[in-house]
Amino acid sequence: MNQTTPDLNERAQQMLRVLIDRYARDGQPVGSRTLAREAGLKLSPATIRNVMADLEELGFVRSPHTSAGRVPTVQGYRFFVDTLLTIQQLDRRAVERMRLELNVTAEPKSLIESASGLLSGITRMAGVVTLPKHSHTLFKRVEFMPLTDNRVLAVLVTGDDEVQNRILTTKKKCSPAQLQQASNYLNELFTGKELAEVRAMLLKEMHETRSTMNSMMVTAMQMADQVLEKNRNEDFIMAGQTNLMEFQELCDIEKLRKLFDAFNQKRDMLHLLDQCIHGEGIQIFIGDESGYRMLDECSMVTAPYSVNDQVLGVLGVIGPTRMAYDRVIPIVDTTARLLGAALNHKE
Amino acid sequence: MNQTTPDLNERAQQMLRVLIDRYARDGQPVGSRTLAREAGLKLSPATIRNVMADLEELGFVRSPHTSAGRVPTVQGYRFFVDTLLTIQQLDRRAVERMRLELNVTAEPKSLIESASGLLSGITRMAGVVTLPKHSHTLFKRVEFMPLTDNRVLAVLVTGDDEVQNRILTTKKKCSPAQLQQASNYLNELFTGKELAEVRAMLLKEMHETRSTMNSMMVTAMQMADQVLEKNRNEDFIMAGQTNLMEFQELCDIEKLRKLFDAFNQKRDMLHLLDQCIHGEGIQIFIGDESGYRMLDECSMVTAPYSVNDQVLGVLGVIGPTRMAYDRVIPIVDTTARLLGAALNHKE
DNA sequence: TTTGGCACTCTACCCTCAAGAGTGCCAAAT
DNA sequence: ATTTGGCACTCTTGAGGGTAGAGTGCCAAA
Repeated sequence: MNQTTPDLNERAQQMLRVLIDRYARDGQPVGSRTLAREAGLKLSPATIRNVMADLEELGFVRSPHTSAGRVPTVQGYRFFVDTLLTIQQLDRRAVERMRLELNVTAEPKSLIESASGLLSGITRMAGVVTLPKHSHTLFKRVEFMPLTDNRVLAVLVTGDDEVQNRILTTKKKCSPAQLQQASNYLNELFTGKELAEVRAMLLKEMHETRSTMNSMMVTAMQMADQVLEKNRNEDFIMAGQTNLMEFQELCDIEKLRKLFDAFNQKRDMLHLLDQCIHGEGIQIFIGDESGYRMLDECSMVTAPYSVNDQVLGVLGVIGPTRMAYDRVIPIVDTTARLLGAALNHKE
Repeated sequence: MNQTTPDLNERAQQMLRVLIDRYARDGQPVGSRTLAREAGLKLSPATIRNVMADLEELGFVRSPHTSAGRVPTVQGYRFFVDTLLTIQQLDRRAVERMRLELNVTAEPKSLIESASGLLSGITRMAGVVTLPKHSHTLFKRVEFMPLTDNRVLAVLVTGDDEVQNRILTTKKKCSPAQLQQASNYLNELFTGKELAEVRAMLLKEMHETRSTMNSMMVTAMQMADQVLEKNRNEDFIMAGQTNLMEFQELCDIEKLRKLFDAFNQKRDMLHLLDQCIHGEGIQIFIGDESGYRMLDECSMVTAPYSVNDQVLGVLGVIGPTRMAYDRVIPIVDTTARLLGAALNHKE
C-alpha cells in the first residue's frame, strides 16, 4: 500500500527544492501558503499540503509541531544534495577575485591561512584547511654545522625543500673537516631515496658496521623519524568560527560550547577531516551523519586539494545544516583547486 | 558634610571584602540579610544596609534595581585589589604540581602552549601567553648549502640557537668551495655581533666595496631583517576560551561574539598585552579599564615572564570581572616564574 | 486531481497577579 | 551615637489565562 517509489514525482521534487531554498534563507519553518507563493507552479495551499504530507511520509520533511510549517530533515537534505542539486559553476570574475585574495601571500603556511580566511569570508561560515601532508618525502641533503666545541647543528633538507633543524651534543669534539666528511658520506649514500628507506638503511648499517660517525648517523635517523612523524602529526587552520554565532539555531550556549571545544581540541575534527581526504572529490556531511555530536546541527562541505595529482590535504566549510549547498559547493571546489595551483607554484 | 575620607572604616572594608567574595561565587547581587549571615560580625541587616548606603555613596557598589542586593562596581574592585586584597601564596605542593604539568614538554613552543593550558585549566577561565621575544639577538653563524645548480639554502643561527632557513636563487652557478668561502667570510666578520648591527655593516660594506659575494650578502641581510621582523611580529597562544561560556554574565551572544572575534583577530589583544609587558609585575585590568570594548565585562590579570632578568613576554588570565582575584593572582604569578625557569633550562 | 472550507491545534505574546526579595527610613533601644 | 526592629514601598520573577495568528488535516465539491 505504501508504495516507496525511489523517485518521487517531478512536482514534489520541485516543492522540496523550494522549501529547502526558502528555509536556508530565514531558518523558519515553511508553511503551505508561503510555499504556494514561492513555487512557480500555480497551486493552492491545499494542494501543497497534500504534497507535503507525502514528503513527510518519505521522511524528507517534518513539522516541529502541529501548527508550524515544514522543515527539511537530514534525509531530506541528503536526497536534495544527492539527486536534486544543480550547482552552477562560479563565473570567471569570481574565480579571479578569489585567486587574487589567495595569492597575495608567498609562504605556504600563510597560504593555508589565507585559504581558510577566504572560505569563511565568502561563505560567512567557518572555514577549515588542513596543513599539507607530503606522503613520500625524499631525502635531499643533510649538513652539519659546528656551533660550539661539542654542539653541532644538523640541517636536513627534504625533497620538497622543507628544512628540519636539530641541535646535537657530541661526546668528542668534532672538527669542521670531520663534519664535512660525515655529511658527504650520508649525502652520497642517500640522496634521492625516500626518508623511510633512509631510516631503514641507517639502522641496518649501524648494526653491521661500527661506523666512526655513529652519533651523526643516529641524528640523521632521528631527524628522518621526526620529519616522518611531523608529516603524520596533522593540524588544521580554522577561520571565521564566530560567524556561526549569527545563526539562530546555533545560538545556544550548550551547542556553541560543544562546537568550539571540538574546534580547539582538534582531535575529533582531525578524525573527521581525515575521513574526507579518502573519499574522492567533494564530501558532504549533513547534520548528525558525521557521527560526531558536536556537529549535530551543522553540515560540513569538504574537498581535497592536491598538487600534481597527489592529495596533500583537505579543506572545507562548516555551517548550519540549512546552508546554501548550491552556493557553498562550488566555492569549496574552486578554493581547493586554487590552493592546489598556488602551492604548486611555490614549490 | 559629606566627608570623603580616603580610607573608610575597617568594618566597611570588611563588608566590601565579603560582598566581593560572595558575588564572585555565585554572580548574584548580594542582599543585606545574606551579608549579615556571611560576615563574621554580629550585625543586623539594618546596620548592613546603612554601611551599604555609604559604600554606594563612594561608588564601590551599586544596585541593579531598587530591590536587588548590591554588586561591586569597577571602582569597588579597583579599591579592593589595590588596598584590600591579601593574596595567600600557593603552597609548595601546588607549585610542584604546576611545575610538573608544565615541564612534561621540552620544546619552547609547546612549553608556551602548555603554560597557556595550565593557566586556563587551573583557573577555569581563559589563559593567554605571548610568544617569547628576544630583543638583542646575536649573530652566531651562517652557512650556505648547495641544493641544485643555482639554488642555495642559507641557514642562519642566532645567539639563542634559533635557526632561520631561506632558499635563494643565484644568477651564476656556485661551487661548494665558493659557498664555503662566503660563509667563512661572513662568520669571521660578524660572529657575536647584534643582528641589527650586522645588517648595518652589510649595508655599508655593499656600498663601499663591490663584493663578489653580493648575492650572499644580500641574503644574509634579508635574513637578519627577517629575524628582527619576526621578533617584532608578536603572537600569543590562548587556551580555554570556551570556559568563559560558563559564566552567566557572558552568556550573551553579542558579547561572546565580540570577545571571540577579539581573540581571533589578535591585533587588539596584542596591543593590550603589550601594555602589560611594560608595567612591572602583576598588572590587572578590571572591566572597561582596558579601554577595549570587547573586554567590558571581563578582567585580565597578567604578569611578565623573564629569563635572566630579561623580560621575554607576558602571560595572564582573562575572565569575568567577578573572578576570584586573590586566587588568580598567585596562580598567574607562579606560572610566570615557572615558565621563566623552564625556558631558562631549555636555552 | 485540485480546491475551498472548516474545525482544530499549537505557539507567541500580552496581561495580570501574587510571592518574594530587598530597600530606605523612622523611631525606639542600647 | 549606634544599632535595631518595624514598616511601607519597589521591583523582579514566575505562574496562569486569554487571544491572535499561523498552519494543519480532512472532507466534500469542482
